[in-house]
Amino acid sequence: MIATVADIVKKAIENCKKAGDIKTEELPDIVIEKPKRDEFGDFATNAAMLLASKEEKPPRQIAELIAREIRRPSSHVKKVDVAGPGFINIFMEDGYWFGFLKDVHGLKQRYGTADIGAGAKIQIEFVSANPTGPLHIGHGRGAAVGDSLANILKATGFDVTKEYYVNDAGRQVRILGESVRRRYDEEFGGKKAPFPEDFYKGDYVKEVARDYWKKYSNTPQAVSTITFQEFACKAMLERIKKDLKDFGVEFDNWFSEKKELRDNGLVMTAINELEKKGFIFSEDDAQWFRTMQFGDDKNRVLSKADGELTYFASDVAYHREKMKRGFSTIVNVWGADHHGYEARVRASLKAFGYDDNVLKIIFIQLVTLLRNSVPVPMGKREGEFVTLRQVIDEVGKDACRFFFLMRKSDTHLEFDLELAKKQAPENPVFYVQYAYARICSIIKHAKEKGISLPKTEHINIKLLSLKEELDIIKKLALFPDIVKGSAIAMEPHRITFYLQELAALFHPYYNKNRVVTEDIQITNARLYLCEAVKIVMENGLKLLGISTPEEM
RNA sequence: GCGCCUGUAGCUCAGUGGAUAGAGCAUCAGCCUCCGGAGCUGAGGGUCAGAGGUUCAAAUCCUCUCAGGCGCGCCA
Repeated sequence: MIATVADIVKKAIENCKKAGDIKTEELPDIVIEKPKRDEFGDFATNAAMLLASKEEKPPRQIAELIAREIRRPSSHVKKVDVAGPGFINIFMEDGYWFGFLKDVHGLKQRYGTADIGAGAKIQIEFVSANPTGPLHIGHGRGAAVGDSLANILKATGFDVTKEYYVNDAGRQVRILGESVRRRYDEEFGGKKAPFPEDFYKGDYVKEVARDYWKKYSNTPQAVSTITFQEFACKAMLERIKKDLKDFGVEFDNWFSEKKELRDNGLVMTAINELEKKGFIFSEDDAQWFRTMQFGDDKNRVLSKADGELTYFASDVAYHREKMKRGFSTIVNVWGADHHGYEARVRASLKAFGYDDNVLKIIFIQLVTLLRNSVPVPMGKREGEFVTLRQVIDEVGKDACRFFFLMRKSDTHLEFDLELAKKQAPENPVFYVQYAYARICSIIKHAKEKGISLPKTEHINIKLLSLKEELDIIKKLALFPDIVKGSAIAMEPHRITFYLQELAALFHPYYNKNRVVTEDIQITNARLYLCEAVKIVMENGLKLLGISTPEEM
């Protein structure tokens, strides 16, 4: 939408040049925007003000010249004003907006999709929680953002791969295995083994120990065929997968650190390559990577004095591997507490000769859960942290996802559990879904009266002449730009805001005006509008991974 | 101490250099013979943390200060 208006403005400026009214060769980056106030038109541009200094003429004078050219072709343009310091305000004819309404009906599920990605391969890695415990609320936010972003990127023409990186090698999973073994010995072996401070103490450890017992207690010789570590890791991953599935998140690829990096020697391959390039040195019996050469503020250890590889060593190999798989963009969704890692990961990409601009990192800030306006204690101490599972069970998948997507990722989020459950308009999830359900109800009501959804050619679109109706149509017209902007900025929350605004236009319209009336022409036109709102809400909610209940 | 993020209405937050800074909630005042009142209408509420600077134009960009969060390991 904005793009077509930009064309109109650019063409007008070209015409001014031909007429000799404007001499500047290089066009500045003009901005077309939707003004906040109705009296400033449907669109406004600052073109004249940007040209003013080069042209050495007052901005308003230039604006008048351009405005005259915009008026000339009259392609859907109703009126052009020059206002304020030199803005050109453009008012569109109603017919222009009705075109979008027809688009919605014509394109249906595809309304709002685009092809800005042009099939480019993009990988988005998210959640990637260690399989040493259940997913907590922070992982949930990352899951919602990552999954929704994947939907948005797919809708805008990218070839998206969703990936979960499984840290199934290293110290943490070893400790998990040991933790499970001690609980097992304690409960079934009658042995009281010491349980160190840094072991995993959650109840899930005991549950996994019991699962192990159920499976292998009758075949003692089999106990040796699978280690506690392997079993525990697998069991935890199953739980994580189940939680994610119930949250509506499914991955294309589960990338195992152990199998796909360690066991086949890719970590060593990566280190050797860095060594050949001269980026490795030894000090204090450890092997270091000169990340400082690439903008990091410290050099980093890859191989420790005890011979064990660091987590970072795997990460270096992993990101090298991502690049080898041919993605034009790789997105990492990380907890904000990992921001200190950014510089070293970028350094590793650069060291291998890649442009680190292919890497986009999205940081997910903390979530504070509130119950009756009081924060729920969230320390990672045993039993205190709230799992994603608990929240899904309490407020439901839809409310949970919606709340996670209500804020920009890198700002703190307050999640009010009571509000999320409430079946009342102050709950934004409810408010949005209710608008959808309400439309379904209207359509059903119409059907019961023998009125089915009208076809485009049977609509007298001029009957949608109320200001509220035009406002809704303009909002619908905006949707494709919102989706595009959300994809480019990688900000799913823009969709959430948009849907709230759309619902906020629909509810009052409904309240004031009857859709199904004795006048069949008006009824048809309004049903047509309602159906369009329904389609856009469905498309938007689908991008967020939130369901569209026809009844509530 | 250094680095990153944040600071906008009572609260939670939007706001790709543009005009008189917005929304929801909360508060207050109203509205139910009617397609779902599970809703709607209206009002009040702001030194955009502060100070400089760049610009025709700054909540937005730059510098400094203050406040909060996070990170600064041969942990993950």
